[in-house]
Amino acid sequence: MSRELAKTYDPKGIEDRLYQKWLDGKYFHAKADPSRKPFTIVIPPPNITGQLHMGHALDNTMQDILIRFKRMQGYNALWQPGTDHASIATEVKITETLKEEGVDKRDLGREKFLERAWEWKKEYGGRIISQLKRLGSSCDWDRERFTMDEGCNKAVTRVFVKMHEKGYIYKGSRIINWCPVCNTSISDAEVVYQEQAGHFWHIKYPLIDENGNPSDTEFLTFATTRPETMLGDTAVAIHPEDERYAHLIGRKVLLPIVNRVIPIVTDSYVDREFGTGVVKITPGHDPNDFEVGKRHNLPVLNIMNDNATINENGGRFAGMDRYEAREAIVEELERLGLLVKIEDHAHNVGTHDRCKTTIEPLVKEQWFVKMDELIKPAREAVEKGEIKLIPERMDKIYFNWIDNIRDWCISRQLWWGHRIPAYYCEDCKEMTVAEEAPKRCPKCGGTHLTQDPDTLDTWFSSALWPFETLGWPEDTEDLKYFYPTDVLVTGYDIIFFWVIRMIFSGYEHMGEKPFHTVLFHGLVRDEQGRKMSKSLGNGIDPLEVIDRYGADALRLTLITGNAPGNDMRFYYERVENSRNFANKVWNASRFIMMNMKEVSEPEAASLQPADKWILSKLNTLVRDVTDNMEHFELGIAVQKVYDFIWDEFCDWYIEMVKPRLYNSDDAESQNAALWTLRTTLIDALKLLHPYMPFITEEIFCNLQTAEETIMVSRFPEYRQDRSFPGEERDIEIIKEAVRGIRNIRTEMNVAPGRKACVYVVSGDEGIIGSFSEGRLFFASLAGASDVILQGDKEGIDQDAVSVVIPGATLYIPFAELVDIAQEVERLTKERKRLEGELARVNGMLSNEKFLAKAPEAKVKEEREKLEKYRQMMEQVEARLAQLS
RNA sequence: GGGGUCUUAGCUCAGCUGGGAGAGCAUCUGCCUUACAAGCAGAGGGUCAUAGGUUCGAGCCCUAUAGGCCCCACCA
Repeated sequence: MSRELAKTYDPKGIEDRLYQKWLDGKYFHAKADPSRKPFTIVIPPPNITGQLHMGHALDNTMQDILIRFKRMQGYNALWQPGTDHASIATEVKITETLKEEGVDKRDLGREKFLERAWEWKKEYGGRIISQLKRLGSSCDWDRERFTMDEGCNKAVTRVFVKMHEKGYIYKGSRIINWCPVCNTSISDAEVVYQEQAGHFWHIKYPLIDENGNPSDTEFLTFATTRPETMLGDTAVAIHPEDERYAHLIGRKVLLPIVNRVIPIVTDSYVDREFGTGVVKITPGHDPNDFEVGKRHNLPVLNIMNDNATINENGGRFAGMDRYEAREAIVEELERLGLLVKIEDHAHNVGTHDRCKTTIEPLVKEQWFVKMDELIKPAREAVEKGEIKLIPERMDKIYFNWIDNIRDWCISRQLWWGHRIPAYYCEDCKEMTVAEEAPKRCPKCGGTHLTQDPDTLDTWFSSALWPFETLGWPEDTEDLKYFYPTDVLVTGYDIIFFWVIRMIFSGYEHMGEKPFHTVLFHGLVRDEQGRKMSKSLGNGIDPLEVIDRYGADALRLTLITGNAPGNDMRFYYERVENSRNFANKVWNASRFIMMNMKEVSEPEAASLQPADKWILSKLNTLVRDVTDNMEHFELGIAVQKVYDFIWDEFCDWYIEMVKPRLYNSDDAESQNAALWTLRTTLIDALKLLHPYMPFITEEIFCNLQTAEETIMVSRFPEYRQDRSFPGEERDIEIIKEAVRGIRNIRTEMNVAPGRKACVYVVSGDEGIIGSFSEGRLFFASLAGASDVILQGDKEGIDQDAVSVVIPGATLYIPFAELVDIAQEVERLTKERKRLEGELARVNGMLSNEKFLAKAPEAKVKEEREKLEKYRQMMEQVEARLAQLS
């Protein structure tokens, strides 16, 4: 039954074949089953406009690891997939496509536009899904959802109506962030501030004298970064306690150019220290000024059109772009002698995160979600630990945002999205908010009703994702069984957009948290630590990495050496290392399959110390890895599996076993070795499977026939009968002996082919015993022609080199190669090292406070170390005495 | 202005609730040893940013300082 496999692992072909097998086997599918425990993850729905990037790759690898792990542990694991309509992103994209065809969105009209959008969704919406599949994602594709499918639409409408009834959603005229390019309002969270080089224009307005005329001598000077907004000034403000301007309280100034008389108001918002301590107030175009205006009942004057050109309120500047108007107004002020000076000034400008256009604050009627009450349970949940954020430091960021939260502007002047279920009567202007479009106006009975043209912020629907995907608002079996979900995996960059909104939505509509743990990851950066971005062109396409190195290698690279919430750098050397590891696993399996025969589980007595050692190591590994994974320490867990497979299993155990397979005809011993090889490999593959699903499946199926897939095989568990601390210790001593001998051989430039007899001298029968059982592999690993075990150094050449290990001294007679002086030097160095260790351990053990406070196990451990070092010291000293 | 975070080997990073530091890559030296040269064996390399403190004991906890990065706020 030995089989031949390719010498290097080539993922091509294998991955697609296995993925199809998993799909055919329905292994990803989860059904509500109250007799089993569920484990649920909802995918952060990728945008239908999106293409798989490294962020997705990381995010989905993490989810897949958790889902596969839990599935193998026996949970009824559901990974709920779907996509997001991404209202603004999609709308912008389609608008651009139309533009390329020479079609203006507005000429096309809403209906036709939406048709186009749905066509587009049909064509490209599945693209990212197929890309996720290439990564190996084990989502339950039978349940794929879309934020604008029928169920989600229903959920959104239901939520909107319900929250409106409760007064949590209201329509109001407030200052909002307006994107003049996308032609829509956006929420505060969508505004990003960018530092830009600008100017400070120092301007003066003439005061109005007692006769009601503008003064030629008295002026009020202030600075502004946006002189064009003066067209909308309705006051000038000073601080109420500012003595410099106390005499001006109650007076007025002339707004030049527009020649409007506006009041001087006092407001503590003004910072006396800043500039001249005078601020022009433009309630229509600045959020702070808007607040000041409200406090002083100032008129709000809108001077701009939606495309950020000056409107008819700007007089002769009407029609100019805001920046043109700025120049024109500055010129005009200068002509009037009212421009005092211009300074350079770097300041932060709010821009739209999608298109980077400078936001224009505008007063408009919009829909808002009132946040103060709604957010309370979300704060409490994290405070009380009902929801755990990983890493913990995210708590502070979370609280900080919640404590400064403002009402959420949810209406968008877009077409692609959930249309607001508000209907207006054309006859009596009555507004009706309802799930179904009313036939007639409930107030006047009129039948001319029009629906609100606005759509909702994309995040309004994604906030409902954890329960709308499970069937809400219907009371489905799935909802009862899978909700609340377990873990949400996402990047820290959308904590405000999405995570918080899902949490308060869960509490509000389900009366229950949406998940108990949020596992955050960071950004995947390029090798120089820069963000991967289209404009820099430094993005690495995960699909290309998969093509070149395989999905397993990509996944391993993304998980290794990274802690939750931390950014990581991505570079090809790391992928190569992962690929090399895959190849290592492949070749270990190849070795085993080449030597495999029929094996049966051996009697415990047939297991040799090396077998017990690796089984015991594996057993500990199983415990540790499971523990790490349960604590979401994925990088640590996989590192341990990696080290075990490469170092312990391949570099030591396989090498230990080779002489038994090649040079021995002890059938029982061979059976034990083969069984141990296979058992260990299979369990190691299972531990590795969540991380590297393809290669582990491929090997698993080649190694055994009892189970048809590793995917739903049982994840290994710690078992007491596989714990062999004695054998572990003994083999570690032999390893140390091997290393010591190899070291000396290199140091003395002994040709690799040259064998030498090794004497193991020990008074400890246990040690002699384990060397005796391991002499076969010990000989081959240490390049020994013969291994002689004896209780004392009788009959050993005085000039032999020696290696001191705990409990034994090894002698290798290299007569002509030995340089006594060098040997003495080496031993002296070793003595010095041991002296250091002894001093440290002695220091601790003679410290009363240590003895009093340290845990007992620690004290015991140190005592054992002391004994070990003492013994080795004795041996070193004896050898030194002998040589001098 | 508020908050977070980082500073560990030449480079990129791990290091779980404090018990004398690890990996990958790179470097140097040997090996084509019949699973693997995408490999094997060996080696060098760190006063864990600096200064204090807590502790029997600090890379890990506390304080301050220096430098880097990020988020929030948005002083006109």
